[in-house]
Amino acid sequence: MPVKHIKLINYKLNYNVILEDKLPTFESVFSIDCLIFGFEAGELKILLIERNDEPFKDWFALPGDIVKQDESLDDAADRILYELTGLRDLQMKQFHTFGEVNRHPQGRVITVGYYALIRINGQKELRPVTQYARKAVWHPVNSLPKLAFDHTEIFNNGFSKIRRRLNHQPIAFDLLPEKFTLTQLQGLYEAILNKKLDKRNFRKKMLSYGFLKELVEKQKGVSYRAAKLYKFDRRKYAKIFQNELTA
Amino acid sequence: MPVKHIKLINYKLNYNVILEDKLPTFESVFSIDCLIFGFEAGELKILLIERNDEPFKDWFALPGDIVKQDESLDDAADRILYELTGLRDLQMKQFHTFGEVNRHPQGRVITVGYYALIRINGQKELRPVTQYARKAVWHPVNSLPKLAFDHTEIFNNGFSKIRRRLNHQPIAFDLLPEKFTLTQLQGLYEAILNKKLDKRNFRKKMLSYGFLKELVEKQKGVSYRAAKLYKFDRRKYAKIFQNELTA
DNA sequence: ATATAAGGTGTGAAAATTACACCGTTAAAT
DNA sequence: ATTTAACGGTGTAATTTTCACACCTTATAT
Repeated sequence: MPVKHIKLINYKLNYNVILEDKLPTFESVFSIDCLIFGFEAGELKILLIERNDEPFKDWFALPGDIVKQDESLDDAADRILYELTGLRDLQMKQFHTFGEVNRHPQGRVITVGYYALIRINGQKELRPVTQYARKAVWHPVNSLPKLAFDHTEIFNNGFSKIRRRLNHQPIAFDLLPEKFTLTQLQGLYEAILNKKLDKRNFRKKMLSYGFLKELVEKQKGVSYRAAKLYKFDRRKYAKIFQNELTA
Repeated sequence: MPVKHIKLINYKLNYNVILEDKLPTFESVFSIDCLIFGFEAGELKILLIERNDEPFKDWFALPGDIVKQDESLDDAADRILYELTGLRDLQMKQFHTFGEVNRHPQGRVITVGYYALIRINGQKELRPVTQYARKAVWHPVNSLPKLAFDHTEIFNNGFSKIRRRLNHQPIAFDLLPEKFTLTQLQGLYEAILNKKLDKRNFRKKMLSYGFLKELVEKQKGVSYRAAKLYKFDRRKYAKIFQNELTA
C-alpha cells in the first residue's frame, strides 16, 4: 500500500501540472533499478525505499538512480544501491532493460534492472546515504504495495527470471546464512517457487549434487532435535559446473 | 578479417587524433545492436554490415545505431535493423545491455543487444537504406572476422544465450523454411550446439513433443529418397507450453 | 514420563535418456 | 540394366532420473 494513500490518489491527475511547476525534466538518461532479495522468517523479501522526493514522493520504489557519465553500469549499480540503502559489495547482475518512452514522467529514462540475492543480516543496518530515500525496508514479496513508476513490472520481470534460474544455478545459497539446515534450504526453495516440495526427494537431490558440505556442528537454540548444518562448497560446485560445460 | 586490414592495424594508434580531428563526440546516448541469425547451406550465419563511416570505417559490425528520443527500445530495434539491412518485422528480443564506459570511442554509448532468428530467403535482398552501411552480408558464425567496437563480445554473449535457450524453447523453427525435414532440423541443432546428435534419439524426441505436424508433401529435387516434410504447429505448442506453466 | 516439534531415512514404479546398426529408396552415372 | 552414392527411416535394451509415499528417532520443555 502506498504510504500516503489519499494524497496519492490525486497524484496522477495533477501530474503534468506538478511537473511543469516544479520538476526538472531531462532529455535522455540511463538509470539502474535494483531488485534485492532476502530471506527472513521463512519469507522471501525485497528491499524497497520510501521516496522522499517528487515524483512519487512517499511511494515505495525499488532502489534506483541515474548512471553517471563516467561509470560503467555495473559500477553504477553498486554505487546506487549503496547510496540508497547502505548495502555494499553485492555482486548484482543485470536481468533486463526497460525502455518504453513514457515510463518516467520527467524525461526519457531507460533503466537497467539489476538483481542480487543476499543474506538479511539483523546486525547490518539499512541506512540510506542520500536524502532522496527516506528509509529502506525489507518487504515480503507476497504482499507488495503498489510501486512507483513501472517498478511493479520490473519486479515481476526480475522475479520470474530468478525463479527460472533457481533450477539451474546455485543462487539460493546467497540468501541463507553460511551454515544452514536442509529444512531451511527447502523452505527457501518453496518460498521462491511458491509450492511445496517433497522432503525426501528434495534432500536426496540436493545431496546428490555433491556441493554441500556436511558440518560436524549442529543447529543450536531450538526446542527440538537439532538439525545438521551444511555449507555450500563453492570449490566443489565450480568443479562440477566446469565438467558440465566441457562435457 | 577486417576489410582493409593494413589500414586498420594502425587505427587504434591514431584513434584519439582521428577523433579530435573529425568526429563528433556526444555526451550520452543509447544504442541498439542486432544479432540476426540465419541458417543456410547447413551453416549458421549472422548478419553483418560493412561500415561506411568512421570510426571503424570498412570494418564489419553488427547492425546497430542510436535510439531516438521518442521511440521505445523495441521500436528502435525494428527501425535500425530495417535501415541498415532492409529487413523488417522480425520480432527481436533483447538479451543484454553493454555499458562499459569506454566501449565506444565517440562518447558514452550504452547499447542494448537484440537478437532474432530468421529464415534466410534467397529472394529477399539485403539492401541498407542508409549510406552508413555500405552493405549487409550473411557471415558464418564459425569464421567471423574481427568486429568493430566490442561487437565480438556482444556476439559471444548473445550466441551463448541462444544456445542455452535452444533446449527450452522452439526457437529453431524460425530459422528453417516453413516446411522442413527432420534431417534439416537436426542439422540446425547441430550447427547451433556445435556437436553431433544421434539421429534416432533426435527424431524420437522431437516427435514426442507433439508440436510437429507431418505433411503429406515430400521433399523435391533431391537425388535420393525424398524425406517427409514437417511443419511447426504453433497452436499445439502453445497448448503444451500452457500446460507446463499451469502445472 | 510425557508431550511436542522437527530430524532423518528407503523403496518401488514410471518416465526419460542413452547407446547402438541396418535395410530401403531414389536418382544419377555407367 | 546395373551399380553407386546419399540420405530416409526405424526399435530395443540398459541406465538414469524422477516421483510418490510414511514412519521411527531425537532433543527439548513441561
